[in-house]
Amino acid sequence: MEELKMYNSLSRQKEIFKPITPGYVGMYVCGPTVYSNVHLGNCRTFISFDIIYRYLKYLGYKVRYVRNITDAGHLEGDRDEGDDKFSKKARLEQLEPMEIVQKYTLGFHKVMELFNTLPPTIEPTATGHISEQIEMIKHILANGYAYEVNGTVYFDVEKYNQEKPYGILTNRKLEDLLEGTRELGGQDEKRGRLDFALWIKAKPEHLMQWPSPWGMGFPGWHIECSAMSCKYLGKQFDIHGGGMDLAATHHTNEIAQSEACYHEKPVNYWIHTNMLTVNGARMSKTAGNGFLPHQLFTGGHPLLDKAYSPMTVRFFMLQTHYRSTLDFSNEALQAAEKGLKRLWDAYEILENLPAGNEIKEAMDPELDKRCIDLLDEFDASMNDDFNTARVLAAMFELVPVINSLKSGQIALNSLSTGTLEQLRKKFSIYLTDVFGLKNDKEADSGRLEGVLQLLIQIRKEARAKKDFATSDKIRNELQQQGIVLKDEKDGSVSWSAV
RNA sequence: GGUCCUGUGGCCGAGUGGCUAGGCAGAGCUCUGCAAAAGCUCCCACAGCGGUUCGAAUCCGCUCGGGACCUCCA
Repeated sequence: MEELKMYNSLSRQKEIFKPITPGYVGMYVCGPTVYSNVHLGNCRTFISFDIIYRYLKYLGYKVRYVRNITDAGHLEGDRDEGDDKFSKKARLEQLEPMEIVQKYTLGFHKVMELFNTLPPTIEPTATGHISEQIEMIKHILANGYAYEVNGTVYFDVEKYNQEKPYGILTNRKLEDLLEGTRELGGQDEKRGRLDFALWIKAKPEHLMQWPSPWGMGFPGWHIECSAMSCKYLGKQFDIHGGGMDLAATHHTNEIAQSEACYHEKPVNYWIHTNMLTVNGARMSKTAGNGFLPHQLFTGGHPLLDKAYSPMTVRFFMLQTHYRSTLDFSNEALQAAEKGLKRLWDAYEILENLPAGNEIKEAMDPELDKRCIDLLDEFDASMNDDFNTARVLAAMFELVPVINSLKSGQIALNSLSTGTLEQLRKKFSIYLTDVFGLKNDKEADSGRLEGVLQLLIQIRKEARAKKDFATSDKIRNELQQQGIVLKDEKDGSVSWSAV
């Protein structure tokens, strides 16, 4: 099989993936800040990495997947009088900071579950790793890349840059970065304009603060990921991911901290997912154009005509490559909903296909080969930087074949039994295991199935008597309930939920 | 201002220099008690202008448009 290639932000090109330890992958993904609800843009990133995680597992790798929960306070702005995000919100809502954290962590997990993402293997919290962060800061100080001013510790970017290129991840020179930075009035604590805080001195009113060698305070934003990734994945690990918006600042600083601490390149492959946009503009907390997952599932958003299921949204995201922006619109979602249904229908046909006789030789070798080629494209496309859109295109090309297999337009023995089996298996594995899609219909079946079979039977009897008034009534009323009946060619009746 | 990305048919979106992306919508036909599905066929796009090449949506240049990052944000 071809090798897996992934786009590395560090080199700005696709590279063949070689794990540090054969057979094992260490992957760290920057998780959510739990002081408010996650919006759909956040979800896109986590869904993208869920696919990557699933695919790595599909390839047989044993993956340690670490995704953090940021629950420690950060400065609001670039000023040290800025409030701790968590305590600020806590005061507004009269809650303890950890109550906020708990509330939104649970909400986040619920949403991730609805989207059917697999939980990471380790989900560490920043507040649970304060001592690790302090240790790391001590190390960086000892190595001479940081300095303390009045209880706050800053990272010395210019000093670091003398030895290692600071802007390596986003291909920027320090001079250019300095030029782009605005003048910070009243901020004379920092020696360099690009210097960032590793540890921040807390004011007495800060609710979240911890003792440290520099007095009471809390960690800077970037240090948690460096400390936790090192703890669970080592000083050097395979993949670090996150949204593209994190590359320039957060990830750049992570690299600098880790290098300054351990003198080792922390990450081999940096993977960045692109943004979700609304009317061409990035969805973000501050822009106020964020969709909450909940609004989507209920249709409760001014820009939406109707509700869309989590799986429709997941599928919608799969149709676009993870490094392209994805624009959110009603029409696109509707198209996704229909497309996904077409895929599920094909999936069901495959699952219910009769076994048939053992056929070694395909009666239609040309078609047989085409099917094999399309199936091979699944892995080939995924190996080419996780191109889910191209896998789906290949799947859709197989759908007419599958449908024809059912209707008899293509005889079962046109394909060899081996091909048929591979078709069934691969279609199913990709849909459910790799892409993580769940059949909504299967979820609410059970009792409903029994009731429907009764109605279908009554309708069948009516039709046999040419009592179309009754048969149409059953079908029409069911449709009102969102259930569509189909009279198949062989006289059977199937149903699907809209 | 700096660093980049991007501009594909009605809509969404893949795309390796030559070979069909795909989905949705639309049109026609077939099937069907009627539907719905499904099958078949059609709709042959690549911002503009130049250049490289036997050949470019794909490479290069310019022009115009859109966006991101440089400040908390997946």
